[in-house]
Amino acid sequence: MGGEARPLRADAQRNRERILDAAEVVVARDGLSASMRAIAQHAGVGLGTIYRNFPTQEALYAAVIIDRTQRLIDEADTSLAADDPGAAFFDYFTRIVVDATRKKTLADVLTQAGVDPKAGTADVSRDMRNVIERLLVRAQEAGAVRQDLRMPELLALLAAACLAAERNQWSEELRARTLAFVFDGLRSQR
Amino acid sequence: MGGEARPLRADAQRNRERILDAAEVVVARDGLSASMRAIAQHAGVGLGTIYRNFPTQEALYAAVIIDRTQRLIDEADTSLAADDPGAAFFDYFTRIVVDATRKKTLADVLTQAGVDPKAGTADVSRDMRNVIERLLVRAQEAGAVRQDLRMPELLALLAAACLAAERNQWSEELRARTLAFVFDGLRSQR
Amino acid sequence: MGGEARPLRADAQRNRERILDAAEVVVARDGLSASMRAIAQHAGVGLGTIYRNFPTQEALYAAVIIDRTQRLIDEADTSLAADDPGAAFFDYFTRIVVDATRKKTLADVLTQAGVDPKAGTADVSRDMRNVIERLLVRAQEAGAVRQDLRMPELLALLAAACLAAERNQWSEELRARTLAFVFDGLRSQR
Amino acid sequence: MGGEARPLRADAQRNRERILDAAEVVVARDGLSASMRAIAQHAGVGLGTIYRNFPTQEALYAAVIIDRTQRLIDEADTSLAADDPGAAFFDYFTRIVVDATRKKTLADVLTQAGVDPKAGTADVSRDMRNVIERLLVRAQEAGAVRQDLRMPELLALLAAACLAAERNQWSEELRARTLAFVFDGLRSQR
DNA sequence: TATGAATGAGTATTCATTCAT
DNA sequence: GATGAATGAATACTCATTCAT
Repeated sequence: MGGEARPLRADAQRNRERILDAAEVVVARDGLSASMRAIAQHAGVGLGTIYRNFPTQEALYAAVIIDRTQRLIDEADTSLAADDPGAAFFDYFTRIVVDATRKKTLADVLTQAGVDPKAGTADVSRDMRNVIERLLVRAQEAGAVRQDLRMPELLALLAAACLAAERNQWSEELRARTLAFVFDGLRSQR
Repeated sequence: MGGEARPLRADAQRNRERILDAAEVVVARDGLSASMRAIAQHAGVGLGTIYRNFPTQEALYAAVIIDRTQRLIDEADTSLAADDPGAAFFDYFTRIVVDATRKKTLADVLTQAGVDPKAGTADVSRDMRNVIERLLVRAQEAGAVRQDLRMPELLALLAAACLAAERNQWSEELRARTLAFVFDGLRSQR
Repeated sequence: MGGEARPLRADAQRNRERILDAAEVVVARDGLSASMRAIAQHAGVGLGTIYRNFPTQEALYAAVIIDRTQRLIDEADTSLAADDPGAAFFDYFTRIVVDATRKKTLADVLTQAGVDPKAGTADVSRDMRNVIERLLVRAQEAGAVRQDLRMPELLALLAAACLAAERNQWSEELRARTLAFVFDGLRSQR
Repeated sequence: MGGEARPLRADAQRNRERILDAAEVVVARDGLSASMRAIAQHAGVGLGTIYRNFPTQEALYAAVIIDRTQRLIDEADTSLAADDPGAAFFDYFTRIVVDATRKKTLADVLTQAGVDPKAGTADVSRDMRNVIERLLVRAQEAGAVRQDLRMPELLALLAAACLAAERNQWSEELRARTLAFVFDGLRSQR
């Protein structure tokens, strides 16, 4: 309704992103006790502006997860185009865990990918699941990953690694060493 | 409350346990937002009774963790006495994950075993860590587990499995299939 | 709330004062056990509004004291400009006690003027003390007040009168008669 | 009812006094936030024992005041027997203030002597008032105190001094210097 | 459209008082 | 008679959400 004023649109878009970014940062810092006010302040917007964009705190958090998951899905194209399907698979697994270590709150999506699709995260969950499945199938076809590995277990392992990484702030070294053992368990055994 | 003919002297002791049990149940159900009032109601005691036993919500949660961890530590004796060190090791790993699936909130202890010893959970964390280490060493000496597996990674894997299992309510089958892959990664490769 | 045709922008400012007034009234009525909720109700605002203006109950009380003390300090200018330094001195002493009789909670400032400067009341305490000291010096120079009266005793007498007046709700007559004796003790004896 | 077992009687009496003493100490230390539990612990008795002796916290506090007031009344006999009625009067005034400085909570009685006789303190309030009045009359008859000083003002001054002394913990020197001015105002002016 | 003041339900915790042992 | 465990009403304070400006 009413002429689509470009500048305003741009402003709104900018605000939406600033809020999402702020939410990530503040939640990573304050954990579950992060307050909407703190997020608003960090984003440099008024409280009401958050509520204009996201009807509820839960909706905001869902949007954060969707946003980040979408970015990871987008990055998957690179991996899918790689020559070595095995490397692509393990690289992507690692990339997700790295992301979780840095930003927290992602693990839920993986969790939900396997189970409770709740609210608006259902779409990205499905997309993420599809991406992972394609990487898995290609890696298995290439003989780099065990044939008996199925999606449920793979998602469970991924979620487990993300949860632990984000909660315990795995160091780069601990992550490498720990994932190495996991990957050894997934590789085709001769 | 309760139909016992005569309230025992040991009512206090009973209350303490009822509160611990209620706290486990309510926290499992409501997550970290569980309220002291909800716990009191579930335990069938007054709010004040909780505070008589545990000075603080944090203290109550610590007691829950300590209590359950201690029980797991006690159970380890059986595993340590087993003939097959490899089976003992993997059995105990599984047992911990099963416990987490059912009761939640244990993963924190494993986390702390590797990191932040915070408050009164330090003792059981250390004990748990020691028990696990002994099982690991024996399994390695028996050639059942890879020599290059060290405690940090092992604890990371254990915490990861517990976190995912408790959050996603792993079914018995999913747990078995998922842990099978992890264990394959830990076994001595020929 | 309130029948004003149009809520002003300055509603916030108005609220702040309504809260301060309500706090005075409720504390005068309920004593130190006055609850924040009671103050909010009396002020006709929500509980949160109090906390928006004053981070803490202690901060609110401090503000009440500062507010009233500042008003008394401002009034002192009149006394300082008076022709008769002796009358000015005794008038101001009386004025402070009258204020205490009506509103309570002032005596603390006088107390603090002599001792514990605590928190944000330090500034007005100092100002009040300075004002009183100037009135005293002028009255002594005019020969209306004993030379051997020093600030510590003067503040002690003032605080004593305020405490008793506010606690016992001195009637106008009792106040006049009681202060007359005190003043006789302070006057230059021939 | 039932034979008056002497030992128990003695025990009970002892407990009553221990509780009164503890209440004084704890209230002097913790102020109005003193808890019944703290008093019980300080007295070395169970909580229930306090309630056996004093039906309510208010009753306990009343008893403390009555107890101390009675002791002051008893001490007045000495002053009444003194040769110099003027000295007796001023000494007793001072003595009461000293007691307030040390033990706190007495001023209320003086307050109540002039006003609200509330509960069980009425009797000692009256007695105290009588004692003071007799000292006053004698001092006035001896020409040591102004004829126009009446009981209301005297009690007001006494209460004021006690309140300020107990709240501000007047030092011995400050008390002496401050009361000196008050007394000069009460003495017969030539 | 953006702001942030206002709201009040909800939280942890304290403490006077009761009553079973 | 003495004890202290149990109770729950009451308190200060937080925070998601609404809405007047």
